[in-house]
Amino acid sequence: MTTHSPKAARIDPFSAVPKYRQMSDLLREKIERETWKPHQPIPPERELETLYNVSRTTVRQALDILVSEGFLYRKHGRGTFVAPLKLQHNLNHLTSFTNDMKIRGLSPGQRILHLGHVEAPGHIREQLALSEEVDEVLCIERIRLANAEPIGIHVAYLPLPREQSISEEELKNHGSLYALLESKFNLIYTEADETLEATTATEREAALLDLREGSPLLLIERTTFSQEKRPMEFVKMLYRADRYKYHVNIKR
Amino acid sequence: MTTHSPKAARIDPFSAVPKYRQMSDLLREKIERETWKPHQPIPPERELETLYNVSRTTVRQALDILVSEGFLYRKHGRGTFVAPLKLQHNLNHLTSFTNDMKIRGLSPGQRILHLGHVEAPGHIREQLALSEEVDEVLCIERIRLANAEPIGIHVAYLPLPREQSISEEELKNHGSLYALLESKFNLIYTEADETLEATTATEREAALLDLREGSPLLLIERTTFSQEKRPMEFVKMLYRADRYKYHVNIKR
DNA sequence: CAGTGGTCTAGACCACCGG
DNA sequence: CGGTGGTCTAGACCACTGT
Repeated sequence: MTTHSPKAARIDPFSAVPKYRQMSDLLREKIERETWKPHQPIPPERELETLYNVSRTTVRQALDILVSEGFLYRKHGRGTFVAPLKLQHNLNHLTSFTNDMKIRGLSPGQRILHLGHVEAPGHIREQLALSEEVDEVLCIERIRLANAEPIGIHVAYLPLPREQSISEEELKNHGSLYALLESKFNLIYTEADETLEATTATEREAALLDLREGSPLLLIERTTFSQEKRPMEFVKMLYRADRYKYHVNIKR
Repeated sequence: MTTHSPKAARIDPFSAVPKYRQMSDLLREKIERETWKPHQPIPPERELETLYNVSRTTVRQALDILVSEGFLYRKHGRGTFVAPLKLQHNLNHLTSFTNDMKIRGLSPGQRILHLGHVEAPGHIREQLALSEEVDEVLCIERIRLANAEPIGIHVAYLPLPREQSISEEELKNHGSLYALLESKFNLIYTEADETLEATTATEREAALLDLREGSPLLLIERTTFSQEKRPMEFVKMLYRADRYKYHVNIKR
């Protein structure tokens, strides 16, 4: 026997992982294992303070995370309660196609149709906020595959000069364009604006996606932003309606 | 002359509005008026502490808000910087159709096709997490109008018993269903899961939306959650692709 | 009223970055 | 190295809820 604290005193004060993160992980586990049941109040903050041997600030930091993730909800003057578990949790982060497919349990793939610099069309210049001098952008057109079957067409435009380009080899080896941009140029995405609409397949699109002309397609246009909130990519994505649905969680 | 502090000391310590909220509002204004220019570093936290006469905790609380809203970005060891302004800011909250249309500068309207209790189909029972005993739900089918022209069809299912129902009159007078639910039942929405896909119009849908059969439609299925994270509504929304686009901002 | 979450203070030390 | 944001403490008082 070392200690005999009532239940939990498992926070390592010397760990590189911050205490509030350790604590939110521990509490999330209790919720996911249903040690704490839905709509049940969790111990008050001042009790968690002594249970985990941290300050109230740290307790609140940990709880804030779980509230924003939807695991807990608070009622002022009443307490903090366990939110009922949802089946599909947290399919809500910006991610690459490669990762998106893995989450869905599908095997991602691609066929590169085009890779090279092109003159930027007007509306793309706008989305990428290009300055006057720049007139060429890198364009990458790919068929996207899920379990080796075509699921969509991606056309991406990147504001990279000719000197800083990407080869087909590099793209094939990385799979995810975002992973390549991070390792090669230290370009890290943090956010994106997306516009979604329904459309129907043109003859060419139908041929590429193995569909009949006029079949429904989901069109997504995404502008991706780097850490400094600068546009780093504009992509036009066309998905087969029968093979791709888009999920999003929105808060008030 | 009353005081002669360098610039800003305009936080009212007696206000009912918390200091961190007052402070984030003041700073947001500086960014929107471009008093602080994009990518420029803002004063360090310890300086803001004395400038606004608050503690560092409060400074950080204010900055956290602006970071999450996308007005600022931080670089560890470097500083906190102004994010470039985006034209289309914050169209990202869960809201009613009525409010959605207003934001888009259109005049919302509706034609009620059906309002009454029905036996709940299986997949809707699931989405609403109905218990065994409940077998009827309130169903509301409406044509949605923008500037008096049909833009979509909404079919909503609400887990309300027959005794707690809604009349056509009430719905017409409130316009927004959510506003009515809040005022009548104290049901407040906080979150929703949405699934989007492309489809084509059936004969009936085409007739209702004044389209040709086979025209592209954006199909959105939404499950709305109350404060306690209980499902309070399931809606199937079908929008004319030529009149409705969906915008979303996602973070990593 | 007692108990809960919400706000706030004045400090401290750590981790990271650039010169 | 000095300056920045990141984490953390031990308090305090306020606002809201139920009994």
